Amino acid sequence: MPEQRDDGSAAIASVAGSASAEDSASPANSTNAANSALADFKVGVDNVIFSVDIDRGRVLVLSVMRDDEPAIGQWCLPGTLVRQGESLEDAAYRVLSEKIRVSNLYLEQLYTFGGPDRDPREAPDSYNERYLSVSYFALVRYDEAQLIAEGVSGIAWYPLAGVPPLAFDHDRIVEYGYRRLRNKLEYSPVAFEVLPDRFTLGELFQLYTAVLGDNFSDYSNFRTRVLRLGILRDTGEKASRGAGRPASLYVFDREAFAPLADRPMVFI
Amino acid sequence: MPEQRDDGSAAIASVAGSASAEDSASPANSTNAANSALADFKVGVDNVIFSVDIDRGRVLVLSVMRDDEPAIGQWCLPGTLVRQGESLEDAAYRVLSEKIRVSNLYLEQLYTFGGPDRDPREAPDSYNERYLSVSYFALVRYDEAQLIAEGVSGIAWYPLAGVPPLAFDHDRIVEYGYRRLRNKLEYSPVAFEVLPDRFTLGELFQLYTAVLGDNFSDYSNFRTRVLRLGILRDTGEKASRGAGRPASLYVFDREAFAPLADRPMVFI
DNA sequence: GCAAAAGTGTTCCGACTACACCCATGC
DNA sequence: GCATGGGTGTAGTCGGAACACTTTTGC
Repeated sequence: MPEQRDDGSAAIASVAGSASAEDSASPANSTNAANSALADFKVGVDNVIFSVDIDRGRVLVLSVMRDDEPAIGQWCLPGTLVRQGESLEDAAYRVLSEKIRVSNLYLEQLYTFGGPDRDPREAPDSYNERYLSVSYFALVRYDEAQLIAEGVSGIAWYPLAGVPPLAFDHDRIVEYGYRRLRNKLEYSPVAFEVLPDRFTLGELFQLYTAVLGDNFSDYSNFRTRVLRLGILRDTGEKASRGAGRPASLYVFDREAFAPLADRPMVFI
Repeated sequence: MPEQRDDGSAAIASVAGSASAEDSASPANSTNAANSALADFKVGVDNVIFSVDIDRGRVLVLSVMRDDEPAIGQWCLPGTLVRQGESLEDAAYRVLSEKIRVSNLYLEQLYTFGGPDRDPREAPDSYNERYLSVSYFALVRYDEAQLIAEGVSGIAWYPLAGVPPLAFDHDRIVEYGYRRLRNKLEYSPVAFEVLPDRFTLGELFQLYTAVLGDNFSDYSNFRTRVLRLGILRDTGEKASRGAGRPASLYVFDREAFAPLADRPMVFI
């Protein structure tokens, strides 16, 4: 991550080398005698799914209600355990498609939380199995996203500021995902994944404002900056919403963006 | 990441929602009937360990020779499998301390590779167990790092351009890690983790040049920019290396940097 | 006409670029 | 002295910040 900027979670530490090279390389051989000490894992995938309600200027997070132990009745992020033969990303897409119907989305891996004790079932007196969570970050179009109500509608969009306390370590995942969302907006064209194909510069600006805060830039300066990038094409069509001058509808020009894909495009 | 920027690995896709909510929340209940389909994992930790040889202007990657099946005799990144009760980060530190003695290092999680078929032992006729790799990114001081020669010295620093083909998917990990390294340099003070406590601006510049390429900036402009940040303190001491005027020794001022920790500091 | 939203232009200023130039040391 | 590397300064330029101003719509 690139990034740009940062993508969190770092550590500075001291290591006093104590050589003991019994299970050196990666991954260790499964016929190794030290195997008895190895942890067995189930691997879960948890998705932070964001969308942006442009009109109300809010970032939304998809939460679901747990209907099973542990943490039954608590809100959490949609997740699942990885099945045999299934890649992590496949699992992430599967969870998504169980909760929501969208035609376009942006998905990328976020972080892996794997310490012991993050799941109550890891208690020593319980099954001797660890649960590891690979979190994914997703961005969907708010107006296109149809939630799939399951059971007694235990699924909802929460505005970022009002997300209830979530089970497990899912609060951290949301926080981490939001940081990634802000960074992504600043140096990548993710915004165009959550806007309609044809959009006004006002909508683009409101999207940025909703995510980055409404003092990140002046509208007219934002305008000139983003147009100077040359990655938007004016369709000539106009969109009128109530009073005010009708706005031009733009489309994101993927070809024009390609050469810039490496690193520039610093908004804000 | 920018991590500024970016930190790779993204995907755009379409999902046609097909509701099947049998194992909804995260992680699924272990008493669930669908459990038979869940994959069992061993979790490995693989470290890309970088250091910078300032004098020769090269970025180095630590590689080890595998001395066990599979892929015996091939170079790869130092890694290990996670043990019972051990956190991912603990495992990463353990591998490091088995290979190298350092007094300071920077370590952060990089990416999790978890598709099926990334390890030959995952063949269906083999143990029905998946191997997942959580990669970590580390930066150590080249001059302080003492390699712990194990067996017939199957451990070596390779200049980034000359790393031999590595086993598993470790080439990808190196590539991904190098991207992270470049991003980190641009917007975070990692550089000071791999420099001696007292260093000259010339050394700092050479470090940046080694990683980012020698046309990233003019020396004198780099100088003024980095000094303007106000995060370096001139100790008054001088360092002389052969001919030329002796250079001032600086120290990184952590307190002065703290308020900037959020995001500025864009070098390059 | 007036309010509301889109779109244009202008001025100021800080930061980055590309140099030229001075300083201190080893030989 | 001269080569080598450290350190300072300056002119040009580009881009962002702030804000005034014009244009086009609905009512």
